[in-house]
Parts: sequence; structure tokens; C-alpha cells
Amino acid sequence: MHDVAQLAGVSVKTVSNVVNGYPYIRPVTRARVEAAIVELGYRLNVSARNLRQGRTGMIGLAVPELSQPYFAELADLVIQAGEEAGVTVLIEQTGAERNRELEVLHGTRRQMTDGLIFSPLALGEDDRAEFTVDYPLVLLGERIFHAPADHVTMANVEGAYAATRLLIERGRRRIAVIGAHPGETVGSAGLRVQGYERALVEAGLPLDPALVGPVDAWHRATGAEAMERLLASGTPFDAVFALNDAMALGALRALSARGVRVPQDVAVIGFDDVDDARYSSPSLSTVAPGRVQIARTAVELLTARIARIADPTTDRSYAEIVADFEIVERESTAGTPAPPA
Amino acid sequence: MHDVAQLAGVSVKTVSNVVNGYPYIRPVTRARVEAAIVELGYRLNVSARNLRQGRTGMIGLAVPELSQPYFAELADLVIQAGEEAGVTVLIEQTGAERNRELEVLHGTRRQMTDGLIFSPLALGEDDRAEFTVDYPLVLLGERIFHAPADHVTMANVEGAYAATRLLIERGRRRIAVIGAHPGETVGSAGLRVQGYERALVEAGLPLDPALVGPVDAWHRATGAEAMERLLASGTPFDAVFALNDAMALGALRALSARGVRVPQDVAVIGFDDVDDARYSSPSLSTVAPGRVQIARTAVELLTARIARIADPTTDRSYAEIVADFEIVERESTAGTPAPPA
DNA sequence: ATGTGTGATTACAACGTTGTAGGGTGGCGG
DNA sequence: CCGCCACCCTACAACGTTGTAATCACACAT
Repeated sequence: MHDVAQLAGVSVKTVSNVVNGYPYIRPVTRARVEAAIVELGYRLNVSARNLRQGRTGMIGLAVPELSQPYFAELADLVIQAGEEAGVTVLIEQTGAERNRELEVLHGTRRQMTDGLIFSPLALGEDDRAEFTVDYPLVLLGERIFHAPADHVTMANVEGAYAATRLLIERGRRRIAVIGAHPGETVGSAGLRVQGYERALVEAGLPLDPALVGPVDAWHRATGAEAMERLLASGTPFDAVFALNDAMALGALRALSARGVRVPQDVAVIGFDDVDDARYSSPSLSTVAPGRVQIARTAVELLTARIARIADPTTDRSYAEIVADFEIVERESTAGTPAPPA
Repeated sequence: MHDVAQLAGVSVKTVSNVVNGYPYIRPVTRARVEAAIVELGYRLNVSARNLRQGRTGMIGLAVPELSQPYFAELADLVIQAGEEAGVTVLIEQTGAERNRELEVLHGTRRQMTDGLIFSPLALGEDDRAEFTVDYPLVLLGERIFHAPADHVTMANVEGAYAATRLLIERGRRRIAVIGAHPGETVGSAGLRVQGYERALVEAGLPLDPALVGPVDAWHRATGAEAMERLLASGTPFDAVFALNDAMALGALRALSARGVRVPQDVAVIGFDDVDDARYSSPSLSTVAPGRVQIARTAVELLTARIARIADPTTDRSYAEIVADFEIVERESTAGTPAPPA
């Protein structure tokens, strides 16, 4: 910058002003500076600016793991939204481990970012004290509701309700659930089961505990296992609502391995509308939770809060945004049940 | 840091020394400083350190897009490898667009990282001048071979050869390929087709151009489309080698939609061993390209080169590492072809 | 002619570290 | 008893920016 100033015959500060778009600069001067910048191939030193301004221009995005397509697709969208908002997104993986989630909240990396978008999985309502932090924070998901942070969630209950209703409308009566977390009331599992139950009750169908398959980690493998357990149990059922697409895909796999036809014998619906859902055989009906909106909103809320830091008129209220969802019906729920063979 | 020094009754530099593990410090002093650090909750300012040291402790990872599972899984592994190596990984998406790939090489972000791991898709051998950069660079993939950078690739030809051989051993004779880039000799497509052709020739099978389906972008959708075109063409075939898993999964989908049985009528094998391959129906045979090794090696090469910067004894030779691959056989290639119905 | 305001530029200090060079101890061999 | 070395610690400057406050020229109203 010093060299640029010298070459353009102005002070360093003027160069800085040009670079930062300060308005009161004569066009001639600006042109000279810009020419000098080009000639010397000068690039602003980000570290120095960060030091001086106390900001890094980066925000963190902490998710369980990128190898889960839902989070990979979310990360993709958050990076894009960040680009539009002029911030760089730093991705961190927690592996859904408690320690690493705490590390994300309080660790060194928080120093490299101006704020954090966090989708916790291990930490819950009991840990809400941990979420009182001195940087802007936006929470995704439904594990923590009473933290001093903006919150972006999906319409879990409503989405699950709509998914279950779809199955009922297609003539299904014994609807199994895969992915429950028994006793949970706040997490995604608890809420989605709640929507499921509401739909059943409303339709006058019984709630059969034998139809509810608990699953710890929501992966394809665990979904397949839960499906196998259910098949092995002998409990009759004509539909499955998997609480996310990964488990639904695993379930499809388990069903086909057992020779159960989807959707003729058993209809399947998932939740997330992951890209794979479109290309499985049969293609998977699912609940699309408005991922684009979630990513955009989270970034907007966060950047807004970052901009408001140290502003006396900062309001102390926290936003709570529920994204719009949509039912996407594909082959896995098509038609009415085939008569038992 | 100043406050810590004051509280511990030492100079700032001593605090710095403690923080950085400088050996010549009396245990008493070290203890006092550490106590002061804890008491004040002091955290080292990363920006200041970056400025002073001229390093950021971050490396970039540029991939086409995270929503492609192959790259998401790679990113996951690179982040982990980075963690082990003590560096933070900053992910960038190029969307496989030429401009954005150039931006990745020369843009502002390069200032925030000490080096880059880059998997180019739009840039090719002709652009190799662009890869002469003033920071450590590790290239992934097979688009650019003669750039002044370390290089980590997969055994494309050998992997494709082995995949094709597997099909031949299973009694398949008319083996289609999905994902070719006609005329290409250096990219993954060109190399994998080369392995495919070698296996056919070696087995004394004819090379039938009608069996080679070109596909631009290697996605599930395009794979499905290519499969449909092939089916519609009426060309008989009893096996498909999709040049990556995404296309293979799309092909499975298209086949099942047409009522073609896999593997009885048509065997299918992919390339990448993406997580989904294990859970499709039927599960997908594929070539596992040693992703863990690729991620680890890339990070190691890069950090080593970063450490060697400005070291007079730096060697000028560039590593070229080919990861080990493995054939993973699953259901989609099981058994011998069924007699035509 | 004086005062006021606005546009254009600048000098200086500070952001929080760490590299360099140097200043003290005390032990030990000559 | 001197000099040297190993150990422990410190003062100072510098990394490359930008916020603050100040300066200066000029136009315009008074």
C-alpha cells in the first residue's frame, strides 16, 4: 500500500480511501491510485484489515457432517448465500459429538469468525447456558429453543402431519415410523412424531407403539436396520414414514431386499428432499423443508446482527423463523395399497 | 495479552513465549502466566498473529460443488485431515465454471489461506499457465498434469480396466459406457474410457461406438438421461459401466423405470464408491478410489510445502501421487446374465 | 473583507502479536 | 578470579491497515 501511495504520489490513507470507496476523492486522484494498484498488482492485506477492524469477514457454519447429503446441500446453499452477502463461510464439522459441539461454541475458531450459524445435535435444551456467547449466533434446527440467539427452523410438526396425511389419503392405515427418539419432545424426532400422531388421531386411526421404530443416528444404515427389525417383528404395516430421507432410502433398500414391493405393498415417505430422493427406485416422496430459504434467512439474520454489533439502538429481541415446507409426491407413495397376495 | 502480562508480573513477550511453547521459561513463571491467562479468560488474537507472521493457518479446498456426494465426502475427509495437521480448511465452490475456477486461483480468498487444494473441472491442460502461482498448490484430479504443483490423482485407467474386467468375468459381453467425453484424452472421462477399452480389447471383445454414451456433467440426472437414450436406441447391451456413481445411480433408476432387471438383464458398475452406492437397490458395485488416502496425502503435501516456503533447501520437484483403488462388488454385478426372456 | 462550509487530502496512532537483539543471572572450567 | 555459556527474561520495532482529527484550498453567503 505504501508503494502504491508513493507511485501515485498520494498518502497511504488516500490509497486506503480509494480501496474502501470513500466518496470524497477527486476522480483524477482515484484514477492515479487505481492505475498504480494495477501496475504494482497490489492486493489489500486481509490480516491487517482484520486486525485493525476487529472483524474477519468470515462466518462459521457448524454442522454434524458433510457426508450427510442434507448438510452438504445446506452447506452449499449457505456458502452461496454468504457470497451474496459478502462474507466467507467457514465450515466446521461436529460429528454430532457433545465435546466438539462445545468446542464449536467456545473454541479458537470463534476468533476467526464474526458470527456462527450452528446446527446442534448433541447439545440440547439443558445446555442452553452454553449458548450465551459474546458473538452473533443463529441456531438451526429444533434442539435449543430458549437460547439468546436468532433461530431458523423447519415446520417439523406440520410437515410430518402433512406427510402422514398423504399416506392416509392414499389408503394406508398401518403407518410405521422410523427414527423416533422415545421420550423426546423438542428435537426434530419428537416434533415429527408429534405431527405423525396428530394426523393419525385426527383420522381416527389407532397409535400402535409396535409401529414406532427408534433410531439413534439418522443414517441410511440405521434406517435400513430399523426397517429390518420392523419386518422381522412381524407387525403388519402398509406404509412407512421415515423421519428423514437418509433413513427412508435405507428403508427402501431393506424392503426391496426382502422382496416387499414399494409402493404396492408398502408406501414410503421421507423428510428433507435430499437430491438422492429423486433418483432412488422407486423415487422417494418426501417433505421439502425449504432449505434455500433456511440458508438465506440464516445468513441474513447473522449478517444483520453482525452489522448491529455495538450499535446502541440494537434491539434485544431474537427472531424465530419457520421455513415454508412443501410435500413432494413421487413414486414411493403412488396408488392405493395392493390387495394382500 | 498486555493485561495478562501485568497480572503475571512479566513482559508481554514472555506471555507470548508461554503461549507459543518457547522452552526457556522457568516453570514458576510459566505457571503464573498460565494462571493469569485462565483468570482473565485471555485468548490469543488470531488476526494479529496472522499479520505478524504473514500466515493464516488456513488452507483452501476448491471443489465443483458440495451437493455432489463425492465432493462432500472428500471435503469431510480433507477437513478432518486438516484438523490433524493443525490447519483450518476453507471450502470454496467453483460450480465447475471457468471464471470461478480462475477466481479461485487468483482471487481475494487466496490471501486468506496459506495454500490451496484444487480440483479443477473447467480449466484444462491449455490453461496451465494459470497454475503458476505464488502460493503452495496441490492439484486433485486429472485435468492438469504439467503445472508446477504437487498432484494427487486416482488410478483412473487401472480402476476402469478392473471394473470392466469384472463385468467381463461375470459373463457380460456387450458393455455400455455412460459419461464419455468424446475426444478427451486427459480428463477422468478420457482415462476411464481408455481403461474400459483396454479391457475389452484384451478380452477380444469389439469396441462398439453405439455403446458409448456421452454425458457432459456427471450427475444423476444426466446419467439417467444417457441411460434412457441408450435404451431408446435399441442397441442391445448386458452391462453398463458408468464413469461415476452418480450417473450409475441415475442409470439404475432409468433401468428400473423401464422394467429392466439389474443385475439379471443388465449389470451395472460405477466409480467413486460414494456412500449411496451401498444403499441403492440393488446396491451398486463400484471402484473405490482411495478417498481417505487422497485427502490425507493432499493435506500432507500442502502443509509440507507451506512449511518449506522460503527455506533455501526447498526442492523444486513436484510430487505426483496416485492413490490405491479397490473394486467393491455389490449386487448390481452379481451372477451371470439371465437368458433373454 | 470576513466567516462558514464543503470537498479533498494527510499525519499519526493504534489494532495485538512476535522476531530481533540484548541484558541479566548463575554455574563451571581454566 | 575471570570469561564463557546456558538459561531466562525484556524492550523495541514492525507487520499493513484504518479511525481520528487536522489541514488546506476554494466557493459562497454575509
